[in-house]
Amino acid sequence: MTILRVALDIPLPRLFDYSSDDALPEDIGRCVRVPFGNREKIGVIVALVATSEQAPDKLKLAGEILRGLPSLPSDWLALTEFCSCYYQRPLGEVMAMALPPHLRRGKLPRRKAQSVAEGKKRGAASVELGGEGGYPLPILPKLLPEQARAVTEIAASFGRYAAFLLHGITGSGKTEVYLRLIEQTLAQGRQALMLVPEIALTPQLEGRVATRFPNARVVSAHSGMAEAARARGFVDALEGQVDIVLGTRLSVFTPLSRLGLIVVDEEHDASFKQQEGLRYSARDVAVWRAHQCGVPIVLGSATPSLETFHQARQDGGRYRLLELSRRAVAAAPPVVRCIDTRREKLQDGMSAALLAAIAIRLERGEQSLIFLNRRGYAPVLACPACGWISRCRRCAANLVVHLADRRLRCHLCGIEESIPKSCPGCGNLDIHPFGRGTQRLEENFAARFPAARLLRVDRDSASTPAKWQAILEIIHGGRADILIGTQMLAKGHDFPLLTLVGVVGADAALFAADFRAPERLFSQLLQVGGRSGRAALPGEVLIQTEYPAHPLYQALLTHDYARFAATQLDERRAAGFPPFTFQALLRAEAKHLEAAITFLKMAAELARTLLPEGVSIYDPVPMRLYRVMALERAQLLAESTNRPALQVFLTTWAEQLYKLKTPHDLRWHLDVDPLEF
DNA sequence: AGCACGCCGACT
DNA sequence: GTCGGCGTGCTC
Repeated sequence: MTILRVALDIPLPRLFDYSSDDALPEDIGRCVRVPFGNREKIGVIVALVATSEQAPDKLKLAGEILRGLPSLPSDWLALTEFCSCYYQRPLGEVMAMALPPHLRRGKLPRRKAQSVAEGKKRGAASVELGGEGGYPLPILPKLLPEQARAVTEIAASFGRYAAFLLHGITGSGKTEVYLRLIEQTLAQGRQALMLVPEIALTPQLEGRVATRFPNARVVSAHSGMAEAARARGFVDALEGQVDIVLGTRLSVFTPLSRLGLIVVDEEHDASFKQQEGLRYSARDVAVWRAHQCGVPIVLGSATPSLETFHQARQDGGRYRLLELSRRAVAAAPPVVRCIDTRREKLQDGMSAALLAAIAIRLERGEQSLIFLNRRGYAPVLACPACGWISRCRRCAANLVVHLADRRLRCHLCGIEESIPKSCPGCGNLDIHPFGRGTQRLEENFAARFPAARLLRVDRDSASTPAKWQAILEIIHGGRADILIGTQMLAKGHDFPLLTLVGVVGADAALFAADFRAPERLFSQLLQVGGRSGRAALPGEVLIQTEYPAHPLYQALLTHDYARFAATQLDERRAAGFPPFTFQALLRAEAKHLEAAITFLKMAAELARTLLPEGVSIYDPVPMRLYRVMALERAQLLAESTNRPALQVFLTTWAEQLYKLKTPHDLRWHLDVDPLEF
């Protein structure tokens, strides 16, 4: 008789012990059916033990051990264990999230019928992989010296842990560096894991990887995938039947028996951080995993996160900095200028200089892009007589005017209503949309440039992959003159006819309460600016601002990320913000704010009784968006300059928090290394 | 999280 | 009389 220690998907911070008469040591990592309450669950065996803290008569007999399913390897168990501890979530929950739903339910994905061609491929992949050039590729782009140096330096670390920040300006050929490294990884008979942000761009990269490595077995993993395919890829990767895994944050949990290299592209991207459930950062987990497996990891970005940049800049820093400062493609960086709007009377929010620049592009038959990161017609509908404004019933937010379908819509909870004919407050007929969104900009442009072909690109106009595809085709086919878009347009995608980018309404982010807002703005503007000026046509970026002297814009004019990062880091250091401190947030939500605050006050008191040296606790405060979907939310910040000390505190704190009696409508969670406040 | 048990209001 | 509302307590 042995005792199985089983991780179950139950929101309780413990494992569950069962007795078993047939368990073997090699069953660790296997799924097992167990009785739980009056139902049955499937869990993962994480240990075999001789004694349990549970009374022997309370132990139930485990059910079937699913030996038909592949066993989860010990390094995968260690990876999920780390996440469970670091992010303060039950191990069973972490595993449930990391496993494809099929496997979680005990289903073995069907093996793909293996064609003769595939069989041959497989043979080729394992036999012909001797040394460089194992993959016959007719034309490889020639590497610039900086690229070649990056490849050499990183490749010198194959077989051991080393972290690199590949800081490369737009068009400097970061992807080519990744591909060369992946090529060498495969040539050594090892696997590569490449993480990319959650954007519609993944298929393009998949295509590029597939053409580059026709003999490699590539598996992609993202949320939009069919469950069966995801499960198949997971099992194939686990069994070593896969050479390259390419995917969004979730794929950091793909088991890889021969892992040789990890790449995180656009490492600064916020989509690497999961914002619900297990609030993990796939980038940070990837670094841990590289260390665990003893392999190099490459973090690539044109605008690295300040956390990463700081690590790479420190003397004796943890990451090595590799710079790609030259463009690999034959195009000059765009000319960036600020338009000072303080002295000018704007026409529909547009300066004369920007309108003139657009007119010139229209004459030349080139494209312009106006970047306004606010969708809808106007952010609010208001009554000038009584002060009524369109507010959401369920959220602490305004209903946005969508004139295209004559609706008021909440961008937080999605609730909709029709636009009232008169003020619901006082009956006044003269109510107005205030402010400007992409729809209104589109309307203004239609009036001002009646001959121009306008194309609005935001989540409303590109709501499905098919619509998004159609929009891209219009842009590439040159069948639009003026693009009006949100950040959707900022990422990836070359627009060869685009020579002008106008930025409108960006100033708000300069003074946002969130200390990360400038970092995001800089990254966004650099990216959106990078859309202009490809191939033979030089690009121009015009930023409308009331603060043309602001250091953020000044750094942007000279494309000087390092300068921007240095000033930001100075500010962060002075203010005691990350990366100079480590943070964790305890958030609570309930029907009424008071309940959330009361809980957090209790939690804070509890914290003060066990607070170690160097960790501090702040007072509970309502969140900025204190109500979302009829739930009111507050949060409490814990902070330390010492990450291990914070970790130890969080672990003991969380243990106590689980024991607190809470009202039934109250939910709480810890967010370790939060991105948003 | 589920799913039991348990104690109070309007129904065939 | 009971069907069912959701308060609270437990899961190895």
